Amino acid sequence: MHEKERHRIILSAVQDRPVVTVVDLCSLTGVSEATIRRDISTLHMQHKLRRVRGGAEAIAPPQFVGLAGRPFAVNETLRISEKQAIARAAANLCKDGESIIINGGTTTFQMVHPLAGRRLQVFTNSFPIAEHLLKHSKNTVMVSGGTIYREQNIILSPFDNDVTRNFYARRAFMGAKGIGPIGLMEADPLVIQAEQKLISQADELTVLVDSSKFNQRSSLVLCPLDRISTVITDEGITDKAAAMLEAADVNLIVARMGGVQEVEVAS
Amino acid sequence: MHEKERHRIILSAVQDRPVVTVVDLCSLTGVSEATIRRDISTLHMQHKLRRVRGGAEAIAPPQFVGLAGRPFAVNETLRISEKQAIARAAANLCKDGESIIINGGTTTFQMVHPLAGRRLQVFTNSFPIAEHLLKHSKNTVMVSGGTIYREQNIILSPFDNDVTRNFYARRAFMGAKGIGPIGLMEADPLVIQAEQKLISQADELTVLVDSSKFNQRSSLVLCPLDRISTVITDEGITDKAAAMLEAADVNLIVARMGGVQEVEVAS
DNA sequence: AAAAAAGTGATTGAATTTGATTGAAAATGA
DNA sequence: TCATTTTCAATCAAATTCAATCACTTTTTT
Repeated sequence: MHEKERHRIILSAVQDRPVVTVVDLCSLTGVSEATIRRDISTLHMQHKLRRVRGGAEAIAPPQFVGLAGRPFAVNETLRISEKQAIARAAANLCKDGESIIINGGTTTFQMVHPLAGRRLQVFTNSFPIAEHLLKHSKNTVMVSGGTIYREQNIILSPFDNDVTRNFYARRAFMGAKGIGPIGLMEADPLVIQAEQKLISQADELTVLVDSSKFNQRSSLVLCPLDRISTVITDEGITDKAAAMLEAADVNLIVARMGGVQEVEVAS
Repeated sequence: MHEKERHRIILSAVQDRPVVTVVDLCSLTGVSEATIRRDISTLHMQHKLRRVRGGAEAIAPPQFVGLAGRPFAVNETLRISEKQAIARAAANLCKDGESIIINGGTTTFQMVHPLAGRRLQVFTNSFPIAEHLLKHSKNTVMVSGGTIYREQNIILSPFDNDVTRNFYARRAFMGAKGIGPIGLMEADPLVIQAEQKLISQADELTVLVDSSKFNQRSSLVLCPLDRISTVITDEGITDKAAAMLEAADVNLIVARMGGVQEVEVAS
């Protein structure tokens, strides 16, 4: 990984959280702590960020980060390492030049950092994802049209014949509230509606869920398990959950925190 | 392979990715590293790209570093007082609860400030406008779907049947490159395309142009004068220009800088 | 056709970057 | 306060990248 690429990723990471630790950046870039420290020093000299003990913070005051009072912020720091590892594994599935769909959500949002150095065609219904990729990457960014819902941070159109129907991708990446034998579950009707619009626009549906999601149940079922081609989760997944996925013929990728990923079970 | 051809390939590659390595370019062109280095040196001298260790990167054009998209950062400070006065006058035309359309542009962007305290339904194809209103106001924000063009800062869909066709508003606000007897003019084909999509979705078309625009000519005509219901400009407008508008039955609002506005001529 | 000029590829030693190690400094917690 | 842990800076060896040089080929000029 090259210096400029690292800098891009570091600046990208620094934007959406108050502070980023050196260790975080190590696992995000795959280089040593020494290099990250040198990078932070350099960027600090260039006034691109502020250096703090343990890592770095954005130079801009935090009230400008993200959407006004996003409920994102609470969720965002929860199980952050797992989400980052999962997102990194997801990004590794993409080849440069490919078209992908990314649905809004806190786990999928973490994909913006590994994608910062890539060049893909990204279609999303998440305003924050679009915003971040626009500012910190050279990916082609496409958004769905419609009303921007502040709470859910997604763009949703009441009409069926919008741009979404004309965009087709190799893979769609989605988060979820929960996953179980019945299928993929969400809590918010708006989110369900947004996801169902996207779900049929891709060859393969890849689901990003940290291992706690296997215990979550919710009232709204998005799709059955067999619609999913791949699930990416963290090391906390139970054998029972893994068996459930295997039974449904779903590929399972277990993302190791802070390291490279390995495919554990393949159908 | 000839020098010019290599240079073309290198410049093209540099636009795509954040950085291209010398090795990348070698395999891309099939020549030796020495040659690539010489090429990069040459192009660096010509300010066609920036040389970095290990390869090259695109010359940082007004790259989108700050918030709220600033590829038009240059334009933004030009005649700023006039634009703000005009934008304020435009915002005063709206009543709370109304639906309006705002097209992308540096003049129309200034409307975000007077709109910050309002409660409207705003439809826009400008990413920065949507972003700003989302973060700093409580207006309902709707965006068109499609690809986000970084340079023009607009969202544009190649398809006709998108959300735009389903949104109808009382007023549409647009900027322009120039205005004359032939009509409203723009320089960028992409912008023309975006504006023409919006122009028919509103009862009244309100045009925001500072007085210098009456001298500007451009190759692309967006619409004839009689499609315009209102023009808002600053005190610098000439009698001749005002007469032209009156002849075309266009309302004229002259915005006083730093003060309240007054309607000078009404058809 | 001969000579000159320019472009290319390979080699080599210098310069830069990176990762690991080590001891100092700072934070943490009892 | 003191001990433990975490973070940092300095240093060095290894790897990578660079610039200079030279030999060879192609193109242009005379």
